[in-house]
Amino acid sequence: MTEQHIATPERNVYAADCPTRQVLDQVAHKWTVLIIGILCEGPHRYGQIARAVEGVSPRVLSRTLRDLERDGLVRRELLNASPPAVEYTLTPLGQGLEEIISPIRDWAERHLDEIHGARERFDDEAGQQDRTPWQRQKPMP
Amino acid sequence: MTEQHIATPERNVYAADCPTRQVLDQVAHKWTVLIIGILCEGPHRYGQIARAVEGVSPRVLSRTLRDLERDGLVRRELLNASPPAVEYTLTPLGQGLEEIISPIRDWAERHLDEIHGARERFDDEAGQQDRTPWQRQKPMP
DNA sequence: CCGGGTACTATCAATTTGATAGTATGATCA
DNA sequence: TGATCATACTATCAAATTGATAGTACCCGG
Repeated sequence: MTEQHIATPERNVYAADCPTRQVLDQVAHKWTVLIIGILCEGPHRYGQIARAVEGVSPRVLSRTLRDLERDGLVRRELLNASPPAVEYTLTPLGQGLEEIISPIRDWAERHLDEIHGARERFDDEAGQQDRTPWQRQKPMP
Repeated sequence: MTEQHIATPERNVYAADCPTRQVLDQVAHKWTVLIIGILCEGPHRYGQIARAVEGVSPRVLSRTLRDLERDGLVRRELLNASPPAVEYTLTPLGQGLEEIISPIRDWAERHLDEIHGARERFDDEAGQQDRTPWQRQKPMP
């Protein structure tokens, strides 16, 4: 038992060595959010998650699940089925994430049109603006 | 004006081409969360953000801010100061993110000890477990 | 005993990130 | 009249991460 949380290293999330930030970096990750989202609907097998979360490669899925398991957010259980199967479940700790992850999804869905509108406007105006008034121009190659 | 949101392509965040997921990928990003967090405290100049968010490189900061601006979440304003200065401010749309981003920080802070405890336990048990009962062992190099 | 399904890992290329240095501009200072 | 400083970036290239794809060990049903 190491005694590394007797001195909490600066309660400042913006400091590079803040432990809170390590946790944050893990949770604020695109695949994490999607995978936790799926697991909120109940336990899933590896292949089920792979098919549900479109576009995730087995390498990244495996890695993300192991990281989540490491942090105590999901539990990995080996079922003794005919072809060996593995089931992933949210731990009680992981279930707490539902309340903070679903607002993200909801927000994204609610403001989708605003955001895509802004994007189009930005891209249209792109060529006309000079973002570097203190620099002449990027030199032509 | 393209008319691409008349047919909403599958209201399924888990589909690769879902527009909600594009937004999600942007918001659920470690630097985004930290930068928005800083901007929630008020307008900041580029250098202020760079110093506040420890460890972010100018390249990534610049890129992230431009992406946020593109999505209409922050506004970039050129101040006419002696050495030209730039101020970044949350738009009303971006301000809405405070309510969903601060819960993430709070959650991470609240469950920090649990998570780090789980991590230590996992790392300790690491060598002893056999995670692949359907495979013998990884071949020794 | 062949093919299919499971849950991954290995391998390598492609993309992204990070570290660092450079640049244009004007104010200030010597 | 330079020299220096400060700002807000961009350029460049190495390093880390990700992604695509193929392979593996196991068992079962045909």
